[in-house]
Amino acid sequence: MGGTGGRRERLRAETTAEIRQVALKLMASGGPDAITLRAIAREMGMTANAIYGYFATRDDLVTTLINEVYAALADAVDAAWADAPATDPASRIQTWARAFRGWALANPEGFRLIYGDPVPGYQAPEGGAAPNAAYRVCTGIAGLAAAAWPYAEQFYADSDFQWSDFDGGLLGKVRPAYPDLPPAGVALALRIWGHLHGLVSLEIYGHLRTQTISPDKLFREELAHLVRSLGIDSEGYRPEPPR
Amino acid sequence: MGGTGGRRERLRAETTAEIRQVALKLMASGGPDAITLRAIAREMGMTANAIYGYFATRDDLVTTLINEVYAALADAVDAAWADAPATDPASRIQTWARAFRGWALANPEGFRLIYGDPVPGYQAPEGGAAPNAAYRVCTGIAGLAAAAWPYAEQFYADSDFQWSDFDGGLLGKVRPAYPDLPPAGVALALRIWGHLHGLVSLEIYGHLRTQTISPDKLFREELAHLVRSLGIDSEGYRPEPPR
DNA sequence: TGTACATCAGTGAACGCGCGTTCACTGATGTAC
DNA sequence: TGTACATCAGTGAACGCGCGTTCACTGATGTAC
Repeated sequence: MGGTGGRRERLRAETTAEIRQVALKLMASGGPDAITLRAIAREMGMTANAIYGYFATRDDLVTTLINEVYAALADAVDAAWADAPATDPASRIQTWARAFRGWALANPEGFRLIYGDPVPGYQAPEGGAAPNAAYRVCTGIAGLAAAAWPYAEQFYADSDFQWSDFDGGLLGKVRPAYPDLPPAGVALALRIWGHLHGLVSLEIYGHLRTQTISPDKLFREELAHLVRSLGIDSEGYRPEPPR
Repeated sequence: MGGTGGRRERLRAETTAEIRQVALKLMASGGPDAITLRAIAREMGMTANAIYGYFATRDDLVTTLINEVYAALADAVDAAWADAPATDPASRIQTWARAFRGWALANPEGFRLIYGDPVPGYQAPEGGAAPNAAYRVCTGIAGLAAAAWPYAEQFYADSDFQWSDFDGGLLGKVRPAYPDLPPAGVALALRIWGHLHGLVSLEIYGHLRTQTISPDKLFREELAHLVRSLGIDSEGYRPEPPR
């Protein structure tokens, strides 16, 4: 630690940040395929091999990017979760879902990076590229299901889900956070996720664009019907669950 | 037309078919990225440039493949449509949806080719790569919505969809086939599509695998709830729509 | 039936491209005495 | 304050790779008389 107070380390951190930032910009304009060491270096005015001073390999860089992007998504939906009143499950679901779609529309290439085809030749590290952010998003969705569960439970009388159906995945993580959510509630969480993911990914990949000019209206309608099908009034929510 | 009865043309057709077949095999084992002229030629024991005798360019070949794969999907769901009794909308929806998922699971790379990121550098022709098959699948989904509409209509009282929301897309194609389906019914069709696409694409891209070991059960549950939310009994259907 | 010509599928070599990665190096920045 | 040394970010050239595409060609297959 010299008199300049770790100047080298600061420069190093700045360059690392710039590499990540340039990579994200390239991805935003050219898709995940555009993330190449050479393109990043070209954009930064340096040589490609200089990047090896900051990332051991291209896949390392991509893993870092996925983490960063996924964390941004998690931040966005977590903020929406906090924004909606805890006592109003319909509002929670709709706010969260709109934040999810909003983030995806604002970061379509990020959405592709997380949920679509990986970058050609990319090999994710074991445990997944972004286990932390994935856990946060999963927990968020489980929270939506937990909020809706008191209302929706009545429709799940003949559901035959067991905890064993979720072995190894969400199970161990979600049970402590939402102890009152039964297996059928976890299934509900996955169903909600499917509804959101379906419309959003159709829209991101351009399949909705050829069908309707009002994807926003369609999404709002979907949410209204989703909430209704969970036994929650879409207008005013019911302050007390039935029975 | 010589004495051998167009032998050259037959050979030509056979080689063309073999190229397509080998390309599909490569895609099935290595993903859409694996479709390269050189890889196909290698597999066939010929040189890469020989393929130019059959396809003007790589994108031409990819377009042909997308058409073929999409047509196979359309065949699968059309067959399911014909298999279910026309008088039972719940069965129609569930049979169709299971065929959709079944085809996707049997042809995951095909699903990616149609609905996911395009092959790197691929430029689709204007009008889309497979307008015909896309139209058939769209019509199928519209048919599901039309079958459910008499039951579901009651939930769409305050829906504000207009025909103008669907300008340029499904609109012109679907109206003649299902004259009784209003704009809100088309919105329902897109919502149904979203439900199916969401769970199936999560599964195909491996995001469901880390959550549940019973995606099949989850999909069946989703269908049961979908059908219920449309006002159709999931056990026995109602032979007459309400009111 | 036999010969001269046209067709055309496929070859082999080459082009230019961008990629990830390695290697020996230079030269500025920081550190120790 | 000045000098000798260590650190280390970045360079420049090169590697081998696979890709789409072009070009002049060969040689077998079919056709016309």
